[in-house]
Amino acid sequence: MTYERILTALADPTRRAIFEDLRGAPLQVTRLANRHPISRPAVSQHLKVLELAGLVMAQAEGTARLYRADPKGLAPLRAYLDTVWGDVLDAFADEVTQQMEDQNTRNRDQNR
Amino acid sequence: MTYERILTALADPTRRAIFEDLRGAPLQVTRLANRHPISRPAVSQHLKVLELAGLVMAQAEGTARLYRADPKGLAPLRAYLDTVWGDVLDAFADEVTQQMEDQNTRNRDQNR
DNA sequence: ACTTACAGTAAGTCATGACTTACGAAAGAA
DNA sequence: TTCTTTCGTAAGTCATGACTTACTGTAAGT
Repeated sequence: MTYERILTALADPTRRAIFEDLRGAPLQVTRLANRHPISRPAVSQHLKVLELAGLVMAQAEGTARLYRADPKGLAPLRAYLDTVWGDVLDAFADEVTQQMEDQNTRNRDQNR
Repeated sequence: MTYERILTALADPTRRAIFEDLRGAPLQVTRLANRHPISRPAVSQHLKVLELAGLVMAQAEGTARLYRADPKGLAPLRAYLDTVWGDVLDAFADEVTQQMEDQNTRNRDQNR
């Protein structure tokens, strides 16, 4: 599943910051490196991870490369969260109704 | 922000698997350890991380501890994803309209 | 009181991955 | 062509964190 790569890609703080930098206008690697206290190759490596996760796309512009956020990149993770969250809520609801039934049973037995 | 802890908590595969095990009914630590090829203390450590991230709650039951998924645990991460995703989509829409305007300008200049 | 079952913490090991510097490649400018 | 800019990759270092075993604590059963 691709949401795994998205999770590990966004887990690292500086890599997540780089991704957030690309929310707006596209940026080239040197620009990104200037925004963070790490070397340019480090930024390239982070961009590679983000690209493999589908979060980011690259576009050649002369010798430079313009990186931008992929609009569909976060979709798999969102879908995953929705299903898991739904499951948790369902189980929670089941437990609540279960406890209510137990309560009713206890009251019924008490009124015999 | 608390979504950071959620991200790092869910990034690890076995820890994510443990969290998913708790989607349904609550489980005690030994049960969880039996489902995975790691020791019981390792599971305890993972549960600690999940608990600090707000993804999981514990409830004492004799000497055992019942762990369950917190229904609100994923909410901060979902909110974060929504805002970022919205920003990306907005920027993408801006770019598209920008390109359309450029196209119109070019056509206009061409028709002079 | 003693034993059993269940769990958290401490301490140490080891692999992963986030960095660095050095190097090579490709495209535009002089 | 040569120089410059921009970038990716290779290789090596170092810290973090995911494990292990050993120990301690606590509640329940006999």
